[in-house]
Amino acid sequence: MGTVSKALGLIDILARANGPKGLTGIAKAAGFDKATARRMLLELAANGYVVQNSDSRDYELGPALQVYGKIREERFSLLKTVTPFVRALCEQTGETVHASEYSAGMLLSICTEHSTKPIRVNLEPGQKLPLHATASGIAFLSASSPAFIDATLRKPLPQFTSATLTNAEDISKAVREARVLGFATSNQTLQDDVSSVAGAIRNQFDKPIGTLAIAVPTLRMTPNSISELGALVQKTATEISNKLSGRRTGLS
Amino acid sequence: MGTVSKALGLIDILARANGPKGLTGIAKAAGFDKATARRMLLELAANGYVVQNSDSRDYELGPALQVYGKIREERFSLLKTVTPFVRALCEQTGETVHASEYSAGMLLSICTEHSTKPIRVNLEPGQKLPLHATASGIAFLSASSPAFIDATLRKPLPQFTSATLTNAEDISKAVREARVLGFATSNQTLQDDVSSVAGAIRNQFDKPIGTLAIAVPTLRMTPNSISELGALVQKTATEISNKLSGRRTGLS
DNA sequence: ACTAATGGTTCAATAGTTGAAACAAAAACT
DNA sequence: AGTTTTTGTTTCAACTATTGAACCATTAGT
Repeated sequence: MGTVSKALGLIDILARANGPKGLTGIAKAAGFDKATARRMLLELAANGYVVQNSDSRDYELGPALQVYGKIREERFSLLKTVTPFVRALCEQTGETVHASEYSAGMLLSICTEHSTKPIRVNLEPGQKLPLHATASGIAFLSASSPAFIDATLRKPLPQFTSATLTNAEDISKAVREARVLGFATSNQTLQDDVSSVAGAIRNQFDKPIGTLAIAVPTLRMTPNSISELGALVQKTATEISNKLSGRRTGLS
Repeated sequence: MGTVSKALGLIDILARANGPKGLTGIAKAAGFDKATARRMLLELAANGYVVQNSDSRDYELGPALQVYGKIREERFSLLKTVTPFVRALCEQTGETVHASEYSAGMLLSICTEHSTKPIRVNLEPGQKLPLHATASGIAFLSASSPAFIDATLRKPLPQFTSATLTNAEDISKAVREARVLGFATSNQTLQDDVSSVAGAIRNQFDKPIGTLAIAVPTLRMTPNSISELGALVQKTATEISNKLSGRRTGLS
């Protein structure tokens, strides 16, 4: 891993922390030496990606992230488009809903809305979802080219739980099933006690660019709710895809 | 300059370009070798800060910027707070209005709204404003501690135009004047033919954190409009400061 | 089919990175 | 107030990632 990735990892640490963090804490969380962490933080700070409080000397996320994030948002409106749908679907189903965007071999969670039920699935934007071990991933693959699926399944397929599919053939089968159904399901493949249904979001060329998913505590997942929620994500994901393509939809 | 800064510079290049850019173009713009630019871009891409189009092989800003930008926005609401004020002030005055946030010895432009007049000042979010050569900078200094002002004026003070003040004493004087007036003015100190008025935005501890500025083509800047626009930025900057402190204001 | 331009790869020389150690400055004790 | 502990900062020799010229592969243009 190069220096740049290490430095960017510090940003991720600051994002996951809730609030400012001191040098020692950051270095410990990243597994770097204090001196190393500091040099990186100063460089990030010089570019506005991180801000150091002049009193407490703690570090926090910087304004550059907002500036560039906003620019990206204007050019590529997936996040903006998806947010109201995620909110609505969360309200409608009462379950945690999240959208992800494909990036660098993974699905990056870009928008989450949490269930209000006492027991709920919790996940935050920035969470990285592996393609082979999530409903989102299977849904994404089910909308991808055979070449892409092949390439993905040839890479290492790490095991996260006892239910994770790590065999290319098993995953292929799940992908085919998802293609038939129109949505993908997962049962504790990434985390214990979490089940999901997910649909692919496509661009105007019908290529998948991300996913929409509903994540439910497995104890609430019945065959009935799978087909019900599955139909809902599929429908909503299609609506989002249509909106991205500039096509008219039932909703606005 | 370290490797991290160089890589982050590539993000800035992509942000300034309007649309995707190829490897050669990026390397040329950054002044790096192709191999260097590519290795950095791949590393940025692996972290979601950049996305490579699989067909055209062009690079674009990535979703991580949006994700982390959004997180920062929830923790520190200057951008969110300031945006409606910038819009309103632009509409009211018909001139280009922008807000900036202090970061790493400069003011980083975080929000801009352009005049609709045929001749107007153009600047984009991400623009870096030096403290000593902009109305924003003088306004910021006028709200800063003497120690901070001293430290700033001891650093190199580059000359941008023939009107740039590069003498610590001259800048000190401008700062004192701004403190008396309640707003700062600049006349072609950073760019020819651009004049500005600016006021400081303060946090709940009265410390300056950014600025609000109106940028006008010098040909439209009369003594009258200076005092008029100056009074407006000052008033609006105070309103923003109050809102950030949670205090009630006339507007909502 | 040829040329030009762009993306991608390689590798030895180089320059930036690393982390232990020592130091300074705050906090957190007694 | 004095002592200990923690945290931030600086330094520097060993090391390792970075660099860029040269080369290859691929695509776009004529």
